[in-house]
Amino acid sequence: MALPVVRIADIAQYENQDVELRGWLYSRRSSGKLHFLQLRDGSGIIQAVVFKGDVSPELFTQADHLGQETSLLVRGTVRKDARSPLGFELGVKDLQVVHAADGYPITPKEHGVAYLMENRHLWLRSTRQNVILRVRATVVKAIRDFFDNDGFTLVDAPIFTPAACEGTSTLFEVPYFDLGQAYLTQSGQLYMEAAAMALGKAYCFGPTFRAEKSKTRRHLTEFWMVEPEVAYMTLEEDMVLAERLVSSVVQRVLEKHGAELKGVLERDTSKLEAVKAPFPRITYSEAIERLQKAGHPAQWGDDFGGDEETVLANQFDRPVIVHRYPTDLKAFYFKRDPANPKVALGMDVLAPEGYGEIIGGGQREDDLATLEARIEEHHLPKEAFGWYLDLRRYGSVPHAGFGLGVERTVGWLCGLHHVRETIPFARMMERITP
RNA sequence: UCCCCGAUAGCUCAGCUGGUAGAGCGGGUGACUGUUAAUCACCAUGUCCCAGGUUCGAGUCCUGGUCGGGGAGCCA
Repeated sequence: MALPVVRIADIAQYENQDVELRGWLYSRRSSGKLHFLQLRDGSGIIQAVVFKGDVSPELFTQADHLGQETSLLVRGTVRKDARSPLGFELGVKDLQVVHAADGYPITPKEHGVAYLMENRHLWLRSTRQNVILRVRATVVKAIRDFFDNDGFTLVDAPIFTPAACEGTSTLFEVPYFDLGQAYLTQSGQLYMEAAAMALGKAYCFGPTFRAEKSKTRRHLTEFWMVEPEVAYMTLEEDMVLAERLVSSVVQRVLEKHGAELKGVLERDTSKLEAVKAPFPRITYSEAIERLQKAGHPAQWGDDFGGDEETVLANQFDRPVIVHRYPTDLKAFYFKRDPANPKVALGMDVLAPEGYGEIIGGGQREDDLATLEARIEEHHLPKEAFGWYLDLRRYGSVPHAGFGLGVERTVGWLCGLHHVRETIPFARMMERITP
């Protein structure tokens, strides 16, 4: 008799029918003539009840000796049950072990973060990590849908690059045949500027690498970034694009995962529901004033650290856009404000609740002579930027864009303490395994 | 690179002013027809991170190291 093979997520359609479930044993309890098996298949968890009277004595004994994460096929009848968090359970008729697991390292009790990170390949099986992985997938899909539906073309930027894009952060070096030293990309932006001149609206979405020795909850050495770039776009329009993207992603995640965020991750989703465009905009100078009023010894010209970002972000109920930073704090390619050359046409989006900068971007310098001078001021190798300067030689136009960090966004939406849980296999200063 | 904290059973941790190691979980055995981190009884388990030092005696105190965690700078 061939039973329908069903995923737990679809179990409601099979009430009172016999089905086969294929999964792993999440946990097990026992009570005399009953064994309660929590079966997990990646789509959900269901309680499979083995009653002594329903199965052979051998099977009943076997069911009481299954190790955690044993893979198994379970056949039985789907029953509605008010006691089940799922609403249904399975009355087991037959059970077949695919592989008997013994001594699974992650028990249902608490574990330390270091231990869990070392067992990341197994930790992914837990309910919390399952939800986080799914939220991440939804965030990525929502970002792609947003740009694809808005006239953007996906353009992949290279991962190997010949030189530093921004000349600021430390890069990973890679030997590259006879051409000497190559580097892992820290941003696809310069390439997106070329793409924007070709396609009008372009975005790239890929991994990014920073060799900074950063040990904080907001840093990874390998992370994912989406970087749109648009021709004929100004800073003001850039901010509109950023707030539209962020609110669209947040709304999508709430629609799809609102219940899991609340139930499994204990996230206060009311704070996410407030995240709708427009976002408040303040200038860097206003931000400094706000910090000073809040008792922070911030001076005009200082960059913001994590503390400053948190103080500012806490003054608003949704992400806040800080724009027009001092030119000295920004990379060479930012255009200066014609109204005040001391500030650059750059903007950052700070997430609420202390999650910090999730977006950084702005309007690019489009004048050849100015850009050449900036490259010189920053002591950057001019040869490496030959092709980039061509973009200002042949039909240069005002243009702008930004980069959004996927891990920080997921961390914020899920309410996590550390971005390492937002990426399947985190790469950090002191961790490259598993 | 800098600052703070930590390392004891498979895991999470306790271990007082220095006297020779212990609880929960997990594992094993048994009891129970409704458990939701089930409960109850019993059983087994240690390079107390490493190397020196002080001491009659070090898991405990001192010095150095290793590894890890948190934070800063930098950034998304």
